[in-house]
Amino acid sequence: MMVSTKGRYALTVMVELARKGENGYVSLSDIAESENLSMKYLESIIAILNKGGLLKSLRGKNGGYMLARDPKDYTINEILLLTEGTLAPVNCIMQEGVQCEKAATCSTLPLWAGLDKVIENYLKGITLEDIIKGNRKKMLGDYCESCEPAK
Amino acid sequence: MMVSTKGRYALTVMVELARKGENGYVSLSDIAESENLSMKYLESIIAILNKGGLLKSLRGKNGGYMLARDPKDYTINEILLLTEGTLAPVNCIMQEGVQCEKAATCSTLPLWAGLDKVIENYLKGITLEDIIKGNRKKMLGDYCESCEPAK
DNA sequence: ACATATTCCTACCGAGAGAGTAGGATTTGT
DNA sequence: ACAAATCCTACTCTCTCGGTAGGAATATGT
Repeated sequence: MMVSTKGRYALTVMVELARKGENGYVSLSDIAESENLSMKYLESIIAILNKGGLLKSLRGKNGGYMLARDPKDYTINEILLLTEGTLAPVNCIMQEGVQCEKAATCSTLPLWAGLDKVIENYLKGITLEDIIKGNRKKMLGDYCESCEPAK
Repeated sequence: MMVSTKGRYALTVMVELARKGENGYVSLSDIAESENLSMKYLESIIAILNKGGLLKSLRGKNGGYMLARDPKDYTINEILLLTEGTLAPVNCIMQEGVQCEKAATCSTLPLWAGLDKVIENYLKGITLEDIIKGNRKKMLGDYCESCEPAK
């Protein structure tokens, strides 16, 4: 498994906020309640999103969080990368290039690099808007049984 | 990170054995030495490959391991799946379908399912032979700088 | 002014997985 | 008989994941 609860919850939060739209700030307790997640744990995750500039926040009464931009301007890659730190499928591939002394002679490295690219490419191609609009075709591609068959 | 050392070493072993070809059995100590890995740890990994039927083994003097089939008949997916148990990028997607009580209403599930498929598809498309032949084009696709540009 | 609702910040903790180690039993070729 | 190999079981250490706890700072309604 590559994506932990941190990244999954983060995405869930972003989706939730995207759904609430521009109707003011949404409080942490609201989000935790509607998603049925621990408020304290969610707090630490939202902190990452907030510090990363993905959210706007307001303290005090009637405060809360809201998206900093339009849902279509967030890629899933961006959200997960921020919360997870890396999405590399293996240790020998780090963000910002390869970090292994055997890299030059490693015959499996191209495989890992290719896998990494495939993942990154997929996640960069999907936005928050795709999720809230339920764009199954884009997410599931040819594997979507309820979509029109691509030809 | 989705693939641990177990899966990576397993793949390395398979590549090593594929290179040695049909020239008899290769001993564990030979493999460990040429890859500069702990023999004891490698032993536990090879045991998985062996029990999974990917290898043939011979005990006693001059014994060792060799591939059970032709390199082109192993997909990377098969090798990693056996050693890692699962390659799902998230917990809510298990092998053999979805396992989450919120699945019916989860708006992020199609994303994870799509990601899972993309990964599986990539790994099923590459064989052990591709690795030992250094088929960079297949592994890296459009990201391969040393390949002919695809058009 | 004050109570209240909220974000913000630091620290802590338990369980489980990852990454190996250790020691020996068993099998086979010479 | 001996050496070289696989096979098997159990153990250990460390780190990350997933979460908890307690309080400080800040804004708002009355």
